Order: sequence, then structure tokens, then C-alpha cells
Amino acid sequence: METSDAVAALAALAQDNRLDIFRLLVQAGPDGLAAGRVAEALELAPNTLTFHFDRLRVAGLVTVRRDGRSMIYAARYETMNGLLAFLTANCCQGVAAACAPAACKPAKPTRKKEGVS
Amino acid sequence: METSDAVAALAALAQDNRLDIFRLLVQAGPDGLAAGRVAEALELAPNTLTFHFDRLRVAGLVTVRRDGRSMIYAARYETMNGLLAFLTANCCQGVAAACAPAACKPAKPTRKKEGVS
DNA sequence: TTTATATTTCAGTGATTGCTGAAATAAAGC
DNA sequence: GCTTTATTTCAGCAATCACTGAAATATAAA
Repeated sequence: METSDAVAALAALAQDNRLDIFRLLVQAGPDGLAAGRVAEALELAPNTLTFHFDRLRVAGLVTVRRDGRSMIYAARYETMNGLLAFLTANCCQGVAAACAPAACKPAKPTRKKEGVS
Repeated sequence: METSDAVAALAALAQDNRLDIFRLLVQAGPDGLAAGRVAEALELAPNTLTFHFDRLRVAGLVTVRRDGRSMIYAARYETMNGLLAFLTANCCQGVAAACAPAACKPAKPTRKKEGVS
């Protein structure tokens, strides 16, 4: 991942509502969530939400697809993994071996282990 | 790490120059680097640098100490670890086991393995 | 004390951010 | 076609951002 991409992803996540949105989409899994569902879950105005979705999308953190009259947004785990790898590499220069690479995968609905605090 | 702290750290790193500054401090190790050294390395005006250092410091990503007439800034690995842990947890909800926690340690000058890409 | 060095503080500026309300667009149902 | 639902686009606004240049502060050297 390029530095500019990392900065874009960081900027996209560096806002309360957007971080909440992304977190919600991660929880929702690969199927994603309709914009309206996110709006009511986080109590955000639909146009405000569009604004934030757009930032996340441009940063490569979410994808969109239309389903009827709903727009379904889903988290792009790949980009999040790239960001984590970038930060890990840039934070552990010289002792890379000490930093286990963090992997980001969609939530498996069948797995019901401990909630991640 | 609280969500608000994570947002603060993300915002602090979500800027080209600040990310470069932090990266330089990480490379410099626990002893840190004088503000002037950072200024000449990144070709930034000293007052601009103070502005950015302040943001990093408020976000808990760097520490400062005075040495003579120099201000020595050093990376706070602990906060970076907290951020990585937060992001990993928030990106891997439900499959936490799949995400090895990333650790961030100061560079050991004696260790000279492969450069982290 | 005077001078030089290192950094910060202050005032000002154009650009960007996050939000609101109104209007526009898109798809579905009648 | 009209109406409803779902989302986006647009205009505008206060707040914040990243930067510059000038002045102030703090330490060290002469």
C-alpha cells in the first residue's frame, strides 16, 4: 500500500461517525448493509451519510451496489488489511519479525466466540 | 483504547507530513530526534513542525523533552500498539482469533535484518 | 550583557470539513 | 401516469486545517 493510500484510509477512518459506520459494516459482514439501515442504526441524516460513505468509498474502504431502490454498502477488508500492514511496517521498522501481521477477515456468522472487548 | 482516542490517533496520522514525522521518529528509536533534525530531514518550516508535533503529542503518539535548547521528540510505541489493537479488534469482530495482535517496539540498532518492504 | 541558536507563539489566510435543508434522481407499487 | 420510498445532489455555513511570516521565548556561547 502506498503512503498516499494509507493517508487516505486513515483520514477516512479519523472521524467518529465514519469509524462507527465502518465498524457497523464490518460487523454486518460481506453482504453489507443498506444505507437506510445504517442511517437508522447510527441516527444520521441520509445526506450526511452519503457524504461519509463517499469518503469511505474513495478511500477504498467500502463498496456499493444497488439492490432495488436501496444502496448496499459493504466493508472492503482488503483495504483495512493493507492499512494495518502499512502501519505495522511503519511502526516496527527494523524489528519486523516482532510484529505479527494482522489479518482482517469478514465475520463468520457460525463462529460465536468471545466478543472482542 | 477508547474510540475517541483511536479517532484522535487516526486523525494525527492522517496527514502526509505528520505520517512522515512519526515514521522518522519510529526509525530514530526511543532516544528520539531534535525538532531541528526532523525539520531539515523533511524540509519543513520550524513553526509548521511545531504545529504538527503538537497534534501528535496531544494524540499521545509522541513525547517531548528539552535537551539544552533542543526539543527532543520521540515516538510513543505504546499508543501506536493501542491503535493497531483497536483497529484489529474493530476490523475483525467475531473472528478475533484470526487476527494476530500487532506489536510495536522500538527499533533495535543491533538487529539488522531485512528492511520491512 | 550581548549575540547566536533552537523552538514556540501569534495573527492571518485559503482550503477543507461536517453538517443542514431543499431539491433532484431512481426504483417500486398502485 | 401518480405516489411512495430510498438515496443522492446541491447550496450554504460555521468550524477546523495546514501553512506562512513576524515576533517572542528559552538556552547556550562569547
